[in-house]
Amino acid sequence: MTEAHRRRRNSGRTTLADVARAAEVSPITVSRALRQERSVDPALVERVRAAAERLGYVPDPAARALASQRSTQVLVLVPLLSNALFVDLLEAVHRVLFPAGYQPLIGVTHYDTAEEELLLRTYLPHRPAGLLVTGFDRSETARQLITRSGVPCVHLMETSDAPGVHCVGFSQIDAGAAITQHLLDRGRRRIAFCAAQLDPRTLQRAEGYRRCLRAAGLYDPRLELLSPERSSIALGARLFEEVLQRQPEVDAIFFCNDDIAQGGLLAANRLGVPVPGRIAVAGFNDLAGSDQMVPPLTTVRTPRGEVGQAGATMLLELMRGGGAEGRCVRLDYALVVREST
Amino acid sequence: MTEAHRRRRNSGRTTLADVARAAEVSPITVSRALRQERSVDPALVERVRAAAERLGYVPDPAARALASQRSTQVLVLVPLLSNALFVDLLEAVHRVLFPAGYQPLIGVTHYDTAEEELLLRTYLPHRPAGLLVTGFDRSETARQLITRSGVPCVHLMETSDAPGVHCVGFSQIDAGAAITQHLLDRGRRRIAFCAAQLDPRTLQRAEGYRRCLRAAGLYDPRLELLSPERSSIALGARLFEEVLQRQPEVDAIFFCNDDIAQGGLLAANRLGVPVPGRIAVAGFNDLAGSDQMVPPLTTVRTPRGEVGQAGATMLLELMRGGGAEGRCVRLDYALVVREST
DNA sequence: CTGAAAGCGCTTACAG
DNA sequence: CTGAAAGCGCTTACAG
Repeated sequence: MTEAHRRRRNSGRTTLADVARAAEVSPITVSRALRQERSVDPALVERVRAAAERLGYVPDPAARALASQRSTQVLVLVPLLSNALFVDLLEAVHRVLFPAGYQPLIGVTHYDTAEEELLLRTYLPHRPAGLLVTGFDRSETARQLITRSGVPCVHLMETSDAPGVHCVGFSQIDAGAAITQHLLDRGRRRIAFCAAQLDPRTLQRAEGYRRCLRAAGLYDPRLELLSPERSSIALGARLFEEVLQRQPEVDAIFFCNDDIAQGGLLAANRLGVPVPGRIAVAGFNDLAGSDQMVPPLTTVRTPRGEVGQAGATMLLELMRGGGAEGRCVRLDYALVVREST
Repeated sequence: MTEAHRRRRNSGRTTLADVARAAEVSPITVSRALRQERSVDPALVERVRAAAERLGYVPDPAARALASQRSTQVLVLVPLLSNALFVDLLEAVHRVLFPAGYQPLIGVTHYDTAEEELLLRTYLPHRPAGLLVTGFDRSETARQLITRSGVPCVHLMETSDAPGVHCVGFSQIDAGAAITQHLLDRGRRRIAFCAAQLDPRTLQRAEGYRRCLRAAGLYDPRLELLSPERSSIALGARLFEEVLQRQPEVDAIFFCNDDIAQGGLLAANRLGVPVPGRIAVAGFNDLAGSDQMVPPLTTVRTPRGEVGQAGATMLLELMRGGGAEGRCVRLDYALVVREST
């Protein structure tokens, strides 16, 4: 007895065994009852629940993860937290996953494939129950880490036809083409494209811009201003000035994101350039504040909340063992026409 | 033998035992060597490391957490991700914690004490190695959950003199008074205060505003416009119009946060109200875009990055068993005077 | 400095 | 439907 006591570590925590003793059943029955495994007598379930409640029992996630080889955390990888787009996405994901008993674990890649790889290396050993990643652009190693881990994975924000792939997104190309077409419809002919960051989705929007202008016979590569710098309001202001200086005959600008578009609009205010009189300005994503600009910014409302919600819901299904075939959901975006075009 | 095999679960993972076999030492020696516990022969450490490397061994965090009663995750609770302030804070925290072997686990409370409580209830059983929380305003239950968990905790963004408390922040009251004083120094006499959210830190800034104006004999409660709504550019625009309408003789506005200040500035642009000619506008936090407004916004640069860095560093020390006495670090803010005042 | 034993708190795999 | 045994992969607590 003394021996036994001396060996004991005892964390002080109320355990499954405590509940079992209180409910007068075996530990495994408590385990099953609490996990809602049917095949437990309803009466026993009730007894177990009451005992657990009374003792304030909370399962130990570490023990659970070790025994079952799976935690209840879901790794969510996004490029940036400073882009409101991804904050909206994360909020939606949380609203679906958390009440379902899963905890989102946010990882920020900073648009850096090496960082993404490091995050995967760090978190995959934690045996997350699921994985939510942004887009398809990653290192081959990262791809393999994901595949070999066997963790269910849903890709967000882009779509793909590749077999076995799960994704929820929308066509960045079509959306980019749509806003460009809107500018054409407004009678604009010298339409510039200003972009920052140059991540895959930005480049897809560029592709939409090009296709649309080529179809109209109005594509001119000199009207593209692509900066690898991080997107920001300040950068938008600089790009606006640069375009006007280099291409004085430009009559519209499609900014790849609302933050640089807002910067462009503010630069126009500062320089006294009439918008849309002298030049039309359009953005992308419909971020906070775009409706308050002077003039209010025309943009594309992207369904990031819906992407997060549908993506998390799809993952939920996968984690529960369903839909192994691969499936891609394509959502709709919407043109938001305001006074800047 | 058959018996033994039938019982085996075998996750396929390379384990400590595998490394021990390869290095021809006992598992416990591998454990100690890999955790850099000194008291292991350097030669053995080398052998173990080589074997671990060769086998691609990665420790299982769940097993580790179960055995040691402590994970390597650090729970970080912030009110909102849509306020750039907290994104900067989180980035700084990550930069300190991650390389030190800890993984930040972000929880968003939405300024809701009940949500914070739920997050603590959910994550504390995971036995985080440390806890980083925003401010001191929380439910008594939340406070007890934290204390009873025994998890080291550092409070961010505010300061306190309470004994045993660890915190890193700055004086919101002083900062609020400083920007108000700046407006007085500019010759303004009818200075309004516009606020949203009304969280504790916002109210502390209000307190600074009041103290400063009372000292000057210029305090007038009718010049305070406090909205419980979430802070946003659109709300700022509305507050701006409302103040001008209700108090036509106002000659300056101190907005409690840059986003509503930006909204106020945009409203001034739209309405053709000269800033600072007719009215001066000041913000708080120096968020992205404030320097691009027309005119550029005068504001207070708050040291959130430094708060995150110093807070995480302090927590690191606590997690390693140091500094149990309680300690508060007070950081500096800086007035950023631009053309709006 | 090194190791054999026990334990952390669950779930899986077998049996009945 | 229920349970006794074993195991998940580590670290703690003792010994030497």
